[in-house]
Amino acid sequence: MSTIYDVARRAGVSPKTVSRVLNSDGPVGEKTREAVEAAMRDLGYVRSNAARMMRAQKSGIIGLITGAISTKNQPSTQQGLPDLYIVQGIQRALESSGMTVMIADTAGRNDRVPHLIDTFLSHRVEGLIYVAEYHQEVNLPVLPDDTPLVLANCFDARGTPAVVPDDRRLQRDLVRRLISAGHRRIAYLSLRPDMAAGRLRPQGYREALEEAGLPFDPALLQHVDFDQVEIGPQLLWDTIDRMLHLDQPPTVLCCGNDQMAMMVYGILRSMGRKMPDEVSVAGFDNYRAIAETLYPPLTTVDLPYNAIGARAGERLMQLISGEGRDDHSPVLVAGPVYWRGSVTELRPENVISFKTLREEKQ
Amino acid sequence: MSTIYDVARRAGVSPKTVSRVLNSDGPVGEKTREAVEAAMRDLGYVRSNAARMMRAQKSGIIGLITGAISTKNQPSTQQGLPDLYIVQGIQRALESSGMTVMIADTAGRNDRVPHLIDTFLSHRVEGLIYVAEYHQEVNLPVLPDDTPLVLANCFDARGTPAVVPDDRRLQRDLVRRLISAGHRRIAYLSLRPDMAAGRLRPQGYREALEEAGLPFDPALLQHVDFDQVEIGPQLLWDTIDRMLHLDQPPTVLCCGNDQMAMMVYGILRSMGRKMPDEVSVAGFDNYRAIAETLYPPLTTVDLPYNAIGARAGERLMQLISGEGRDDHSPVLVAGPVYWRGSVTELRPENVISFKTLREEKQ
DNA sequence: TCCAGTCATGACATCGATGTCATGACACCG
DNA sequence: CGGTGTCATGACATCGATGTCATGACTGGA
Repeated sequence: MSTIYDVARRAGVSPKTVSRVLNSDGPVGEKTREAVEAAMRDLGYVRSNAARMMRAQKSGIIGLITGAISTKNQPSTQQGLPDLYIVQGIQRALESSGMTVMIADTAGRNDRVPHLIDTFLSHRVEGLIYVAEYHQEVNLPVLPDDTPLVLANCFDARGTPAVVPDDRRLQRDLVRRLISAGHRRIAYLSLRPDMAAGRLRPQGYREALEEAGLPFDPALLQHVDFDQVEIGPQLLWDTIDRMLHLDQPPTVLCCGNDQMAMMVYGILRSMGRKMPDEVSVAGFDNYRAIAETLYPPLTTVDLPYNAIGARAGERLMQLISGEGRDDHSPVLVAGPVYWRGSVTELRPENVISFKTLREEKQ
Repeated sequence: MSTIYDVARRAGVSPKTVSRVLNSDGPVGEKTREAVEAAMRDLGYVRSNAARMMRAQKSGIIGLITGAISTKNQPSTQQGLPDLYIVQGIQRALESSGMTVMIADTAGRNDRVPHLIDTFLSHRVEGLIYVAEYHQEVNLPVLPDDTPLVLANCFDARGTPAVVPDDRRLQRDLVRRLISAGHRRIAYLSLRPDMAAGRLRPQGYREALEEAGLPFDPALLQHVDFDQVEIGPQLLWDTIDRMLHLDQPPTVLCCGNDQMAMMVYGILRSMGRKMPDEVSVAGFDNYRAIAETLYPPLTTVDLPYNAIGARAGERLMQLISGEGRDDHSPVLVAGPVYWRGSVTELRPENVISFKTLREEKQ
């Protein structure tokens, strides 16, 4: 591959002049510029980043560590493809900055993370983003102080800048909407409580109930590890069966995520229950491949992974430019409720506005 | 960030000696080595790839161009996430080679490809892989001769080394299996014929019929653009309705892919048809999030995207090492049939082995 | 005891782009 | 017409790692 020296020789100028043309640095005569440009075209010259970066001490590279690419072959992903959307959001946010985003994949093995970080450091990345596949606490090796790091979809105990979904608020918004559609007996099938989503979302659910003055019934809140091979679906079937045989059965099943909701569709049908008239179903994530394809389409709430990525990208650019280096509060991101056919609006006489509910309560 | 000069000064040796320790180059005295290693630890030294690569004229980087990350927000992806699995396979194949895989995303805009290629060339990648989101013909800008390129999940007219799925064979294998389970009236709901999969898979379907001496009935082979917003599901419903009202209706619906199959599940149920007893359904892709979660689980054939990636990675390493530079034949990759509950095994008297079929035919 | 060979180490040049400083040719002003 | 400023250009040093060659200290065999 040719260098500026080759170009310079061909154009009959000095290497420095070629450099000037490349970077629109100093002044260059019209004819000289043309000669240089012609020489570059002829030789198919492409500037070497290595040399450039060595001089400039800037790589223009952002490192991205994720399991997005490798973990998707496990059939049992509780989540959809969040990390992927996050990566997408990051790319979008960084696109305009002229940075090159370099993605490294953990290949599902977290023990490879330190190695990946080293590789990135050897490329002298200007910043790093770590993307987790679901909302969780992590513990990364400590980086040299001058390389900024942002956590996306996760957080740590050291107060590293983080961007995470606002699970509590999202679930609260969805349940609020269910209540205002007239539902009173709302069941919640939660994800495992060892996941952040399995703790925060039920909190949001209870907040919405409380806010509306509805009683919290422990029989309607169950953690279901639906995701386990073999027994998962069985557990789910069993839990739903019990709930539907309560004296006051729920009118809607709120699921920990859309994938669980998809499974619930099958179960309700095999039970001979009509959807949504007999029982309504709501999801969480707005995983469109599921939510829009199911029949009836799934009411759910949008977990804006894209936005999480975008915010993480923006935060990183801030840090790189030196802003907000001592702001340790996490960024919470929420999204809208998507109201689709899987939840009935109950008959008008049952539909109570929040105001009415609060009045009744008094 | 510290350099070998810093390390050298701290250890009281010359930079060259530090380099020797780093690369286990020449001989280094025991005590010296320890001193150098201690200095590196103390300073948190990380080797600069830029400088290294400049000297070595080798980047150790493989460039990967894909739309995997950006295109997934379109709800209407005919495919699952093929490109993602491919990327994963590539990573796995290249992991052991010590190469760093750098992924760049087209962000859904193919016009950005030339720019991405330039960025990669400026990083002096040692090879490039282009991953398409579905099996198709592409036309990339010409690269300098000394940078090898492999196409994954696509091919071009120039005979660039390519790795693609063997759609014909895969579909043939699946239909063969259906036939040997006793099915005789097999409908095929194909993808759009402007996609490679929409041409090659029906070919495989017909080959299997022919092989078994079964007549080809044009009424049973329909292209359905199921993926269109609004009218897509309607088209699919209509096509299925017509097929099921034929004098000799099909006993099984072969779908262009798993996503279409998922939609067919909903349609059959809304028609009140029992699955799989009244009508069986088969997919294509073995997109596990769908195939294993649906009830009943979906019979399908595994399109081994992972393997496509792995083969592409291997092929590239070959090219880099100079092997097979003038082998222009594409690599075809196939996978196994996954037999699950969505297809009935017909009563024994209907089950005919291929051998028997061939005998009858004579 | 002397020479060849090995070991441990360092001086210096090099990779390609670019920052710094220098130089010569003009142009414009007083 | 001399001085000052701008323009166009080039010489040279620099970034960090490493290949090449040189040097001095030993060791072992003749």
